[in-house]
Amino acid sequence: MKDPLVNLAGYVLRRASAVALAELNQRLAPLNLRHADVAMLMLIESVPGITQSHAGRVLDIQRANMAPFVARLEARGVIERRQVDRRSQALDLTRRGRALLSRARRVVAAHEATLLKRVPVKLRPMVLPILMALWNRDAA
Amino acid sequence: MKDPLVNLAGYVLRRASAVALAELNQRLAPLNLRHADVAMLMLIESVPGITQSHAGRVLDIQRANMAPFVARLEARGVIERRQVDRRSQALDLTRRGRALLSRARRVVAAHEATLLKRVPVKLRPMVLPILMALWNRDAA
DNA sequence: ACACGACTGCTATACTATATAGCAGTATGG
DNA sequence: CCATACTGCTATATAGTATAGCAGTCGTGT
Repeated sequence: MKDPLVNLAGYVLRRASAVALAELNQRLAPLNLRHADVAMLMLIESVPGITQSHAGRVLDIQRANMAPFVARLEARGVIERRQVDRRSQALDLTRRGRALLSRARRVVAAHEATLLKRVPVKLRPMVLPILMALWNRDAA
Repeated sequence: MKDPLVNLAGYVLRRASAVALAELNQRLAPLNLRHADVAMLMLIESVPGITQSHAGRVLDIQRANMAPFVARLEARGVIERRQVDRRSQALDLTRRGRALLSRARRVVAAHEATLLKRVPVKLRPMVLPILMALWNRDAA
C-alpha cells in the first residue's frame, strides 16, 4: 500500500509515539499504573519533596489536572503530601510508593529495550539524541 | 532541573510527538484543518477512490470514528463519496479539496522543515529511518 | 444454490487526556 | 503595605479514541 505519509517525520513521530504509549500502558496495566503515574513517581523519586506545581511544569501537566491526579496517587498510598508553605505542597514517595516504583521501573526498562531493539544497532546510539532534538529541549 | 525521564526513549518520544502535533495543529488552524484531516486528504489524493474502511485501516482510525470524520469532510465539500458496492464507499477529493490540500501541503512542508531544522545536520538523515523503526512498520 | 462467516458503514456511548475559566488564599518584591 | 504573581483547587469543556451492537451486504465453501 502506497502510504504517502511515511515520508513525513511528523506523521511517523506521532504514529510511533501512539504505538509505544499503548504498549507501555498495556505493560503497566497489571500494576494498575498508567504511563503518567510512573513518570510522576520517577520524578518524585529523583527530586524528593518537589513541589506539586513544579512537578506539573516539568511533566507538562496543567495545575487543574494535577489536583485530581495527585489526589489519586495519594489516596492509593504511594505518595504523600507535605505542606511546605501555606500554599505549596511537597511530594514524596511512601515506602509503598518506592516498592511499586521499583516494580514499575522493571516494566519500563523492558519497554525501553523492546523499543530500541526495533532500531538497527548502528542507529541505536542516535535514537535519544534525535528524539531530544525533535523535542527541542534546548534550542528555540 | 534533574529530569530522570530524559533518558527514556519512550518518554522523549511522547513529549516530542505532543509538541510537534500541537505545533502542526496551530499552523493548520488558519485553514480550519487538523492534522488528521490533512492525513486523510493526502491519503485520498495518493490513492483516489480508496475505500473508507481501507483508509481507516491505513490511518488507524476506527470504523466508528471514521463515519462522523468523513461526514464532516464531505459536508465541507472537500471530499466526495461514491458507492462502489452496496456497502463500500470510495473516497475522492473534490476540486475544492485539491485546492485546500495544496495549501495544506505547504503548511506541512514548513512544519517538517521546522522539525528537521532542530536536528543537527549530521543526524538528519537518520531521523526518518529511526522513527520508522520505532514505529515498527516491518518487524514484529 | 445458498447458508454462513466476514465485512461495511453507522449510531450511541464511554473513557481518557487535555484545556479553559475562575476562585480563595498566600507569598513576595517594589 | 499594596500590587502582582503564584498555589491548589473545582467545575466544565473539548478532542481523541475505544467498545458494543445493528442492519445490510458480500464472498466462499460445500
